[in-house]
Amino acid sequence: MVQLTKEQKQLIEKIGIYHEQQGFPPATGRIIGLLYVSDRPHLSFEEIIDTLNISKSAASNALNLLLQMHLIEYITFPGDRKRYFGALLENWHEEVINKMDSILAFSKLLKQTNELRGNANPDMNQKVLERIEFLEFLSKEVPALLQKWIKERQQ
Amino acid sequence: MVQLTKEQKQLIEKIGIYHEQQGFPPATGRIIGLLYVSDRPHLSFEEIIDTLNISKSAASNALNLLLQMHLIEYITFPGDRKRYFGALLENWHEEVINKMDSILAFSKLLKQTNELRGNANPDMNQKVLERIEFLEFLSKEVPALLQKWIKERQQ
DNA sequence: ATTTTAGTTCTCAAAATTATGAACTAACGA
DNA sequence: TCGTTAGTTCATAATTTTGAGAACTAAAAT
Repeated sequence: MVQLTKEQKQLIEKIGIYHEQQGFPPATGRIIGLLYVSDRPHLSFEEIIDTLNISKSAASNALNLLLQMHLIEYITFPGDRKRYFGALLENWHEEVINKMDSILAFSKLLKQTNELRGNANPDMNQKVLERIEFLEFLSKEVPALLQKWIKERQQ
Repeated sequence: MVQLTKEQKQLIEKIGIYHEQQGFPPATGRIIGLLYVSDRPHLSFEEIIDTLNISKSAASNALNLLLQMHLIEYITFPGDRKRYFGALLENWHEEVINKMDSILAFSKLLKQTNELRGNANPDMNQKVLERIEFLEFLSKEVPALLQKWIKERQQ
């Protein structure tokens, strides 16, 4: 059971709400919040449920979801059956790439609208095309930006 | 009532699902889908509810949400009380900017986690800081990219 | 003045999501 | 072997979201 200050609790809720807006269930958002806010980098299953007052099943489902999305990791220690869960802070590369993939998937749908429309409305096709091209531009340039940033850091 | 082919109907559903994943209610996603797929650039309230088989209230709420988010617009004609709703295809600038704002808001929350942590875990603070800096970098560079793209287009 | 139209708002029901608590499992420990 | 621990899974309850249908409003049309 982790002892938290009022500020820490409030910040966990804010981080939770942000993640809810990104599509996560409330309990999942709070777990992420706790792992971000905690002084200790890794907390056990038990500590998480005791600290957040959530059920084992909610925690189990949330942790597995977060593991699957590579937003958290767990470590273990010899002679200790527990897993210790912590935020996976280095993996936002993947997040950015995924976001770009989703944008690219949408731009493919937009392409299909133009194809289906044929030349029934050339003006609309033109506007849609512009948007498609921007989305493709973004999907190309943002990963390039990522590389640029990594390179600048390395020096 | 708009007559749609099987392909058009399927594409509307796909665009609908994409928008559901972005947090919109199903009916709202379908309206966006219809307005993207339609040959005609603007459809009346009545045409929308007849074509999609949704209730007036669902349509009313969805259209107002989409208007408020600047994802659609409506036009009117003299001597015609109806509003004709159409996709607002030029406004993705705003979407990009909003997305960056939201990312920046999150990076502020991350900053707070570091502040609250003090020097209880310098290693974690360092990793969080790296992420903050990347998010800030992104929030600066993506709008710049947008400008670059606009400039290239204008020529 | 009354009716029609275009849409809004309200109430409520259906559906989907999320979380609980209990039962369960598999490994470990005594 | 029997109990304990660390979590998972299941049935179900609580909550939230979404949408339908009816009642309503305000402007326009007759």
